[in-house]
Amino acid sequence: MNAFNNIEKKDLDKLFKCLHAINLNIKKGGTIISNLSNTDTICIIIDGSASVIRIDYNGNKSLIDTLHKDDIFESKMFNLNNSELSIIANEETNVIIIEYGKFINRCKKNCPYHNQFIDNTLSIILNKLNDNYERIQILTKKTTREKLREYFTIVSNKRGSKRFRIPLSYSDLANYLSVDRSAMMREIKYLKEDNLIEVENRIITIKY
Amino acid sequence: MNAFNNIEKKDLDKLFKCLHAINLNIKKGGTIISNLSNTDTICIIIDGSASVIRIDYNGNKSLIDTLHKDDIFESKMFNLNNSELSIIANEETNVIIIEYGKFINRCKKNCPYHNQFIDNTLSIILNKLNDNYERIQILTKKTTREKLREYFTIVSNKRGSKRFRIPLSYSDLANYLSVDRSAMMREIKYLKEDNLIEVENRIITIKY
DNA sequence: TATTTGTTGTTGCATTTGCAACAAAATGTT
DNA sequence: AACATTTTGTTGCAAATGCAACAACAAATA
Repeated sequence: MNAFNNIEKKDLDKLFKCLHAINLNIKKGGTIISNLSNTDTICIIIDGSASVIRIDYNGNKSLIDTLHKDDIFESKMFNLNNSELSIIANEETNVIIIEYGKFINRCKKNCPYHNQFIDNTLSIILNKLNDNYERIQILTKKTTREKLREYFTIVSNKRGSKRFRIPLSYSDLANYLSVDRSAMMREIKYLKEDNLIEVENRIITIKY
Repeated sequence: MNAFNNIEKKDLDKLFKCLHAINLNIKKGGTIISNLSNTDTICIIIDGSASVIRIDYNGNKSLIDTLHKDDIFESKMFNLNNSELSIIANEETNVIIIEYGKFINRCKKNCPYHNQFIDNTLSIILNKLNDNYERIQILTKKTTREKLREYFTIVSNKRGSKRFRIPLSYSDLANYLSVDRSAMMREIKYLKEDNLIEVENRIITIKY
């Protein structure tokens, strides 16, 4: 799913004009958006990827989210009072920037493609919500073992197979689960020893 | 914010007809929605509150979310493959149920209040996303102490005061932070001893 | 190809945490 | 007012976890 699904190419140009959409090409390490306090904007990732980083009052940076192709960012999503937000490109990234007011106020012509665009956006955001609930579901598990098993069953269910490749490096997985990497590796070893999973590189097989 | 903001009363009736909206009154403990696998519906809480409960393949129940007045629930938010979902009223609760298809497909008249309704819904959902990111921000902290401090600063910033009343019982707070309640109480004691906070019942004062 | 950078695998140890269990307060219900 | 239920406060102890530190490997880059 992508924000411009079911919109014909000829309508896309009209839509972009109507929205006053801005195309940006940002090189690796470049800032896509910073200091969001006053601007209410939508940012659609056309290709590439970016990190949403929070800088708190002490200057501590923390990674809030990672945006990929077709992802949508909207200021209200990260209304982190009292702290700054930056979006930094992880690689060469193309984005479209739209002012929220332009996005939400349809023009007088009431173009059907504008409605379609909003519906697509809503759908993508609902998906994002689902991703968040999934992560919360995992993070609220108390032990590393439970977190791993919850994560593995979610991936397994999505792929429809007890054998699957995890889409993250083990370092990134530890971050996602918010556990110490070495403790996680230890726990994966125990899961193998208890014959609950099989592991070949990043391919996991659930044995229950 | 509520899904029917900025819609005049006379238009509301038309909107409800157009949406084929269904009003339901559910008594405490009653089921609002169950077994969501096949229906794609929106549920708006008019008043009361409800629990979103997940039942996994083993029959284990877990609380996914709590819905309050003006909250919106949409099936896609909780697309928990392979597990069932139930929404149970925590008290006498009034809800409006709308089919997603009716919600998203505006009628030919292209009524402005229908657009307004969709915009409101989007705004509420963006808020919900923000709540989730906040919780993830807390849950990814490693220690109970860090979780508490993160939670306290978020509440403090929202209220604009270093002195505030937490809106949850300590039992519920432990659940929200996903830590053992007794361990949390112990940590709160240590925070007091270290002179980082003051506690009177549920009123917290941050001292830094 | 050489060199740097990032990922994986492993272990000992101190700390944090969950769990169990109990008593006292507070709150809700008949 | 009497009772049941929920919330709060506390502690000992075992288990889980983070941290530090290091080696082997793979991957990216010059």
